[in-house]
Amino acid sequence: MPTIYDVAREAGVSVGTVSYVINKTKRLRPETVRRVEEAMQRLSYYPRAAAKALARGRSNVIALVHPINIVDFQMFLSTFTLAVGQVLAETDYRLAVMPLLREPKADLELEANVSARAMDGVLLLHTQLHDPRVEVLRRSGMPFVMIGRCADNSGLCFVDSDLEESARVAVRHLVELGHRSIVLVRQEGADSMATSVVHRLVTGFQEALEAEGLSPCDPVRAPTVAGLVQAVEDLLRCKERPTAIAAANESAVMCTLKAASRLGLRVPQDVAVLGFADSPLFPLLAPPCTAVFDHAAELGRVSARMLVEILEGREPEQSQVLLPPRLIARESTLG
Amino acid sequence: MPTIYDVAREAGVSVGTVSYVINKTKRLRPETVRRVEEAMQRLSYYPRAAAKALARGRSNVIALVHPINIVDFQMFLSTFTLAVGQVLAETDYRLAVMPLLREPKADLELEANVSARAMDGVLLLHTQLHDPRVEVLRRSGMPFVMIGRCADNSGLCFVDSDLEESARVAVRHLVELGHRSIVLVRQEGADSMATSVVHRLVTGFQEALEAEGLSPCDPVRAPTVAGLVQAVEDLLRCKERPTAIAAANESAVMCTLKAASRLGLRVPQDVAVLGFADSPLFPLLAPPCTAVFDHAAELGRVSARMLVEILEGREPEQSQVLLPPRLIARESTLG
DNA sequence: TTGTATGCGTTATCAT
DNA sequence: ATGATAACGCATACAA
Repeated sequence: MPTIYDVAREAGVSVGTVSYVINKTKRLRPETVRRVEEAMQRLSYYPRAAAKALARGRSNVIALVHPINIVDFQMFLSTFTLAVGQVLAETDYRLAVMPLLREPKADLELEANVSARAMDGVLLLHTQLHDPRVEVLRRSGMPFVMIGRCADNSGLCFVDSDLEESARVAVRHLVELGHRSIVLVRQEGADSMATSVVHRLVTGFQEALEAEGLSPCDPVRAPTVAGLVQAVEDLLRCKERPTAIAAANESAVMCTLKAASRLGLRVPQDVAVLGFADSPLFPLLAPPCTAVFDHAAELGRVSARMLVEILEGREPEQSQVLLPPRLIARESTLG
Repeated sequence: MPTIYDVAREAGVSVGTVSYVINKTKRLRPETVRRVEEAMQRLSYYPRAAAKALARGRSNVIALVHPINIVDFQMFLSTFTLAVGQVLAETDYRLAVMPLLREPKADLELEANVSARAMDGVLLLHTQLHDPRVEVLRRSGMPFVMIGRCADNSGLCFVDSDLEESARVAVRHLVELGHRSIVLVRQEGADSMATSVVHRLVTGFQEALEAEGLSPCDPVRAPTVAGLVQAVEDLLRCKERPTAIAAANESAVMCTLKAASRLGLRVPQDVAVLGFADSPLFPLLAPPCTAVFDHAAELGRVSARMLVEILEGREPEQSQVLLPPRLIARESTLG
C-alpha cells in the first residue's frame, strides 16, 4: 500500500506538498498540483484513515447511539438513519452506529468509545428524561445532539418533535368532528415513561383534552400485542365507550382496528381511529388511517446538520429545535 | 487526555509494559499488572482508537454497505442491522454503516473508504447478480461477506436466504389447499431484477409452479403502491382470475388486500393471499396473513459471525450459507 | 516548498 | 523470565 512518501517521491516533491494538495490547505503552483495528482493516480494512493485521524486528532466519524429492544422503534430508526446518512454523504464524515445493550453495560461501552475518541460527535437517540448517557457525554466534552430531550436541557443541543403540539392537533381534529370522549392507547411497558417521547405525548394529550374542556382519562396500555388488543376490546365493550381512539404508534393502531373488527364495530362510524405515526401502511389499511406524525427523516436531517455545524466550529442557527407535527386526515376519522 | 506514557510514569513502568497489560500479550508479574491497572483507573485512561488503529494496521471497524432508496427494504435493514450489532457487541469490533447513493458515485465512495482502510471488513447487503461493488472489494483484498449472492460466487463468502425453497414452500402450501391458479405480485421497478433476491424469488416461483404441474404465469408488478393496487384489481377482475396470490413483500400484501376489499372479494374464500415477508403486522391484518419468510435477524447474525471469523484468521465452518424459509399459515389462506 | 517534529500505541529486540 | 528501549506506522502542520 503506497504512503504519502511514495507519492512525494513519485512526484518529486516533499510530503508536506502532497498533504497540501490533498487537503487544499495552501495555494500551490498549478503545475505542482498536477504532478502530485498524477502521481496519486498512478499509485492509486488513498490516505490511510487511521493515520489521518491520529495526526489531526479527529476521526471524522459521527456515531449514532441508540438503545436496542425498544418497542416500535425500528421503522423510525431506519428512516432516521437513512436521512442522517444522506446528510453525511455530502460531508466527509462517516457514520458509525452503536446499538447499546442494557444498562449499566451500555454506559460503560459508551464511555469506552467516547474516551477512546472513536468518534468526533454523537447523535443520541431515544433520550430519556434523566439519561446517564448524557452525563457520560457531557463529562467527556464530546459534542453531541440529542434527539428528544432531558428534564433539564440547559446548555444542551437537541432536536425534538413537538409532541404536545401533536397531541393538540390530534385532539382538535377529533373534537372538530364532534368527538367528546377520546382515549389514548399505547403499547409499552411501565419503564418507557422515562423516555421523554412517550412522556410528552401522554401528558400533552391530557393537557389537550383539558384545553378542549374534556375530562382527562387514563391511557390504555399493555406490553404485548395480544394484551393490547384485549385491553382495547375491554375498553370498547364498556357501556360508555369512547367515540374516538388515538393510538400512540403503528402497532397500537393495528391492535385497535383488530379489536374493533372483532367486536363488529365500524370505523369510523362506531369508533374513530387516529394514529401517531408516519407509517407507509396507513393509507393501505381498511379504512385508511388518519395520522399525526413527525417526520423521522426530518429529525435525522436537522440533527445531523446541527452536529456537523458544531464539529466544524460554526455556530448552528438554533441549538434547540422543535419540529411541528403534520396531520393527514383519512377515512378512519373522516368516514 | 492521558496517554500511555502518562500511565507508564504513574505506574513506574515502561510503556511497553502498559501495552502488554492492556492487550494481555505477555505474561507479567501480577504485582506489575495490578500497579498498571490502578494507574489506568486513576488517570481514567483509554487508549486512543486512532493510535491503536495506526499501530496495528487495523481499525476494528466492520462496515455495513447497503444501497438507499430500495423499496420495502427498511424493515429488513433495521432488523438485520440490530442483529449484527448484537453479535459485534460481543467482540471489540465497532459497526459503521455506509448507505451508498446512486452509481457511479457509490462505487467511488466505497473505493475511497476501502482504500483508506477505514474498515477491516465489509458486510455487503443487497448483492446484485453483477455487482460492481464486489469487484471493488475483491480488487482491494478487503475481506467481505455478501448477503445475497452474485451470478458467479466462486471464492466468495455469502449468506443468502433460500428463495427457491421459499417459492416451493409457498406454492406447495397453496396447492395442498387446492389452488391451481396462483399469481405472484410484487412492487418494484424494472431494474430490481438485477438483484439476486428478487430474481431468485421470481424464477424460483416459476419453477415451483412447473414442478407442481401448473402453468407458469407472468408476475404482476408495478413501481408504486397505487399502481400495484390497480394492477391487482385488474387481475382480480378477469374472468379467469387466480384463486391465490403470492405477494413478494409486505407492501404487496397490503396492496393485494386493498384490491380484494375494493372488489368485495373475501379472503381467503374468493382469493387466498400469502406474503413473502416477516412482518410484525401480518398477524394483525384482517384476516391475519400467511407468511413465508427468512429471518433478517438470522442473516445478520450468521453473516456477522462469519466475517468476524475471517477477520480473526479462523476458517469459518461454512463460507456459503443458505438459510431455509419458514411458513406460518394463518387465516388468509386457511380460512 | 521543504524539512521535521508531532500524535500515540505496538512490537521486535535487547538488557537485566 | 521480566521489563526497558526504540523503531515503526502515516499524515499533519509549523518553522524555516
